[in-house]
This record gives sequence, structure tokens and C-alpha cells, in this order.
Amino acid sequence: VKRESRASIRKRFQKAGKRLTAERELLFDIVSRHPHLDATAIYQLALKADPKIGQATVYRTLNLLAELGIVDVSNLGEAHAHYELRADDHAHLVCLDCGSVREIPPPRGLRALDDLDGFDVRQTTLELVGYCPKCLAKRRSDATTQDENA
Amino acid sequence: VKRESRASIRKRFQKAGKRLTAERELLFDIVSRHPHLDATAIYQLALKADPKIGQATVYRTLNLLAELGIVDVSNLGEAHAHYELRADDHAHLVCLDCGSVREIPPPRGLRALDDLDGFDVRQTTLELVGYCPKCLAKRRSDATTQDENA
DNA sequence: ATGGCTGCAAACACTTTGCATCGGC
DNA sequence: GCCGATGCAAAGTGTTTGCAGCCAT
Repeated sequence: VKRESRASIRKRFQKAGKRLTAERELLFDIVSRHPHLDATAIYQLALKADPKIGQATVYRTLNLLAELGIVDVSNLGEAHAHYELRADDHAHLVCLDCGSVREIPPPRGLRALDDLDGFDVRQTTLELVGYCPKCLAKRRSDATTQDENA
Repeated sequence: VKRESRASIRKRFQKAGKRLTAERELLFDIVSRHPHLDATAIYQLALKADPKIGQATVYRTLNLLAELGIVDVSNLGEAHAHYELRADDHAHLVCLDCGSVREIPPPRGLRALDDLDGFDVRQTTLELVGYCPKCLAKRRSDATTQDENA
């Protein structure tokens, strides 16, 4: 797993003519340590370390990290954005009940799609939403109990 | 391409205990004829046919169609929802410049992911965003002209 | 020291909801 | 005729932006 280190981040920022502030470093650390969070959750975590950080800074920084290609943005089956460090290609297995996210290797053959009739693919998103084994079991027992299910 | 016909839709609604109103039929037709539109664009088209339809009806109907499994919802690289009739599995090739959407068959091997360690996959979304050949050419010539590019 | 970055709050875009009326079944 | 569906407008989310002061370079 090739990840941006905290040190190499400084260079990336410099190269892009951006400043590396304490807030940005904090947010980078949070995203590093907690993949798949959304902006609100990241903001809550950030507040614990820096009680006067603003939401705007969170959004601006996440957008910046995305522009620099340091993080990837995805929806994970919801309407709003979730963030994670850019790493090897992988698919997301998202549970509709508990919201858990599992990463799995993408099917071979996906890489073959990198060049399609001259279309230049920059980012590939593969999301599988459904029910994780645990929630699936719970749903089944609920259905039995209630004798009701779609 | 197996698509819901306008006639079979009535039965689907009845079975779900929903009424088939003129508004719903209109919105279904629009989505049938114009895949990949977002709610605003659909609303604009709907207004031409029925000047007093409300946005709320559009959102409520699109949500209903999604619940009934008649349409699929995806983001197409943007932050908001786009709608299309549910059809065979396919991937979306979305251009970052012109926003065009091309559908391509999914790589074989994707179907094999349908059951993963007991995870029950309900919907699979494969999106490839990048630049279409036309926009790619334009970008290259712009870069040459301006001697500037990331 | 200077221009980018921040916090605050207001503005925005998209979507949902409350309520009175309307119309499919 | 009943109850679900509609239109309207207001409320709700998630995100962006304007501006005065601040701090990394």
C-alpha cells in the first residue's frame, strides 16, 4: 500500500505553492487514520484536537487534498462525500444497514479498461452496496419474527 | 436491453399499492427517453409538458421509482443524483470536461463479485471518470498554446 | 512583510417535509 | 368517498463563499 507519508506531504504542498498549516496537517492525519469518514465526522474529530477549527477549513482542506490527488472522494452509497487517502485501486463493499465499509481488491479486467477508445480514465470508482453477513442474518431473523419482508 | 414498458409500469405501481398519476407517467417517460439527467433537468423538461408540476413531485416520484427498482440513481462524478431506467449492468464513462456519459459493458469478472464472503450485493456501481477523446484533444491543444499544463 | 489561510456567518445548491387541496381507484 | 398524491413554501442537509484578521514562508 503506497501512501503519502506525513513528511512527503510538505513537499507536495510546496510544489503546488500551498502552505502547510497546523490545521492542514491535522486534517491529513485524521484522514490517514480514519478512512471513509465524511466531512462532518472529520470535523468532529478535528475539534477534539483543535477546538477552534472551522468547518470551512475542513471543507477547503479536503477539497485541496483532493485536488492535489492526496485523497480520493466517494459517496459510499450515501448522498454526501467520504474521504480516504489515495492508495491502490480497490472496490468498496458498503452495508446498507450498518454503514460499514470493507475494501476488496478490484476484479482483474478492470485495469484493462484504462484506455477505452481513446477515453482517458483518471479515476475509477467501483462500489458494491448491499448487506454485510451480520446485518443479513439480523434481517432474516427479523423477517421470520415479523413474517414480513419485501 | 430489458426495459420496463410504459404498460408494465402500471402493474408495478398497483402491486406496490401506488397510484399511477399523469405526473408519474410523465416523469417515467422523461427518464426513459433521457437517461443520466439530474432532478433539475428532469424538472425543466417536465415543466414543458405540465407547467404546473412541482419540484417536490419530481423528487418524490424519482425516489418512488428508485424504491420500486424501476430507475437507478448514480452521481456520475458530480455531487448530486442522476437517474436512468434500470437496465443491464453497465459502467459509466463520464467526461470531466463536457459531462458526456457513455455506457460500456462491465468487465467480465465483475459478476463474479456478486457473492463475497456472504456479503449480499444489491447494487453495483462502476464509474470511470476522465476525458473523452474530443475533450482530450482540446485540452492538448490548449496546453500547447498556453505552454501550460499540470 | 506579504499574501495565503483561517474562523465566522451568510449564502448556496440540492432535497425533504407540512399542510390544504385535488383526484385515482 | 376515501386516502393517497400534488403544489406550494418553508425547513433541512451538505457545501461554498465574502471578509477581516492571522501566520507560514
